[in-house]
Amino acid sequence: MEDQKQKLELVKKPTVNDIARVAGVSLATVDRVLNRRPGVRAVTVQKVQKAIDELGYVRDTAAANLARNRVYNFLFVLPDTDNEFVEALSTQIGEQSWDQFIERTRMTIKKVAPFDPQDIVEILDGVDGRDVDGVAVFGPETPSVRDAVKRVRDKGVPVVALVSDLPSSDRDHFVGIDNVSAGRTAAQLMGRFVHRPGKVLVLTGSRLARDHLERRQGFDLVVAEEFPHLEVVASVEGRDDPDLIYKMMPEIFETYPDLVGIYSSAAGNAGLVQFLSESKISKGLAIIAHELTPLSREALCRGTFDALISQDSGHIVRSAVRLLRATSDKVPFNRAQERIRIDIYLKENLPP
Amino acid sequence: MEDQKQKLELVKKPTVNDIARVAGVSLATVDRVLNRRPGVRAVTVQKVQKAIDELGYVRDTAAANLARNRVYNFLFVLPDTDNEFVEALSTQIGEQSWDQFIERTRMTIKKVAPFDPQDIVEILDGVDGRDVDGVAVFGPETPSVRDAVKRVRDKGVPVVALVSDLPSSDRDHFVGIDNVSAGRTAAQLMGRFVHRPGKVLVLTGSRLARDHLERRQGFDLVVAEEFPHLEVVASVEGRDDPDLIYKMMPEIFETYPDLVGIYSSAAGNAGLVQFLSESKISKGLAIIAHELTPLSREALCRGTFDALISQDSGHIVRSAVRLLRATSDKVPFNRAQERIRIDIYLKENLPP
DNA sequence: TTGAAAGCGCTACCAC
DNA sequence: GTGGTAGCGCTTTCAA
Repeated sequence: MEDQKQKLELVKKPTVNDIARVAGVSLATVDRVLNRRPGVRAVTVQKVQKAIDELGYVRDTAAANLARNRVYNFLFVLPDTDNEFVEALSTQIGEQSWDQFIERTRMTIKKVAPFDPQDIVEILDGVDGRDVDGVAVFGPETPSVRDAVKRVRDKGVPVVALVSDLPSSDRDHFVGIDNVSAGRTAAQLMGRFVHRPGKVLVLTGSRLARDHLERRQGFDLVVAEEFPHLEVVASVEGRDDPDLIYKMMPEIFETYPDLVGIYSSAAGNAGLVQFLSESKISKGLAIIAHELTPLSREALCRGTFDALISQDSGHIVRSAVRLLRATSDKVPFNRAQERIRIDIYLKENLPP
Repeated sequence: MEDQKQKLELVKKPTVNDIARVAGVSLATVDRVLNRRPGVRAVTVQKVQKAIDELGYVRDTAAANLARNRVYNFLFVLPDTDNEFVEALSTQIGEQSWDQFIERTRMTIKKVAPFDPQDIVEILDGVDGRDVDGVAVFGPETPSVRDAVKRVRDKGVPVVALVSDLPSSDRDHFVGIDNVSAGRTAAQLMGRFVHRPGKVLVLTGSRLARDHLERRQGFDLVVAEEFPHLEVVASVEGRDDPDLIYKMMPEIFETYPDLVGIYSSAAGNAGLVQFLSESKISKGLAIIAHELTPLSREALCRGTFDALISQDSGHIVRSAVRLLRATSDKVPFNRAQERIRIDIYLKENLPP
């Protein structure tokens, strides 16, 4: 930090030429040391390294990429569902592909059967380190997926986990929100929005999905801690399937006539919205769902949903790309910029 | 869009050499046309332009910047207050300066007397187009400021308005949130959080600050529309001054004994927090304030504040820089990425 | 009005 | 092991 400050005063940054001059070697040798290539005597490496440190050299990535004509090829592995959030991710990848193309990076999407670890494993094992420079995976944290991710990384290909973390796999980075906190946030809103005592339902997706589990966990914690007037009943697993959810709703309301709130912590909101718009049950029921999508936005504006917990899909994609590039180039990245926020949306603060 | 899609299939992007070859001219001429420099016959321009269009050429900014050894010098004009949000902006500028330095951009801060248009005008009029490539201004929208901004732009120097918009000045961009929506958001939260009927106070900063006015406006609108149990009383102007605010509070509570909520729409929260922690009045009082800072964060965690409306200072600085660079280079930018969100923070979704 | 050539910071290939 | 040199895409003298 001190060194950096100092450097800012400098008129010019040192270049490879400066290093060569100071170390008394050729450009080629400097380059070899810089890129940790073999074929340089230890003493020479020392000399060069000394010059690098003294000068406070920082590689000009743009120039390097230009010289080597570098192109980054990144693979996005996404579940093949018509879930609106996954679609938003795909759309973002599509929309950003031109901007990224200009910045020397190509993005490819591969869709895999949802909730099917085997399919992901196959894709992952098919990754060729020669034509893929990084992989972003959105999938369940099963032992087989975990091992497949490890295998990809062993090939030297960086991997980031998207939306749902895969910590046990040693992925290079996680790009998404802290889902326990997201659940806690939903609970706080629920507790504040609902005045009368009653039961609250958590609609979840799959037991395999780490993100869903974490949300439920955070939700329960805060309701228990802060809102004694609410009681969270057993989760209902909707498998992110609108039809299934739609069909399950009547029975749920029969079982819990005193329902005062629903936390839809996964996808498949279309089923919920449809049911609510048909039956007039929703009166006085607080509903908090996840992800800003055209459907949920509409529901929020109509007052069917009361709040949305969301994560910015555009930011997620940009962040995944930046992290993959930084990892691939072994350069540092800006933590604060890569942090995905837990967005809260009310109808008042929707983006235009 | 169609063209771009097509381009993505291509193996390589066309370069200046391709244009030169296709147009049958030299590199130098291509460059002259590309950069709209004089000294090229109209017919030649046509030829080159045709080749550019045909090939779908897009300039490689990195290579261009390398060749011309471009450095961007940006000036940030900020009010000289100890207001925590302004400090956050300064801190961000400091923290990002190394990253930006690496990317060929230097940031300078100039502090001006707060709420004093004349001081800003002087700084702005002192801007020399030869050593400043862009200006980011956080200031009041007065006629003199507006005219000074116009003068800067007339010199060919891009200007972005920071946090508080200066639409009448024709600034190139506004980097900040929609403050009417921010006020609406605060009102929605207030209405949902407060159950019993009563009065709500809006603590504002200055009548000159466009952002404060807009927030108040949005707040009033939503309370009137949706929450008949609340009554917004006349604004109190705290001039972003903690001491002043602290001193005013007792009288306010005397005047409105049935206060149920406070919307602190400007700065100076320290005074409010101090008063509340000393008197035990705050019980059952909903308080919504602006900007996530160490102080407000602490107040939120302790339960003194109930929610925060915020804008990400890191994002604001990065966005200002990107917009200034894009404007300066006359290249397009990504709207979605530059949109500053209206963040809502509860104690549950605070960043680590 | 136009073009040839050098050079930005870095990499890579081919000699020695 | 090491160095010379061409070249990435673009800009910028300097001559013609």
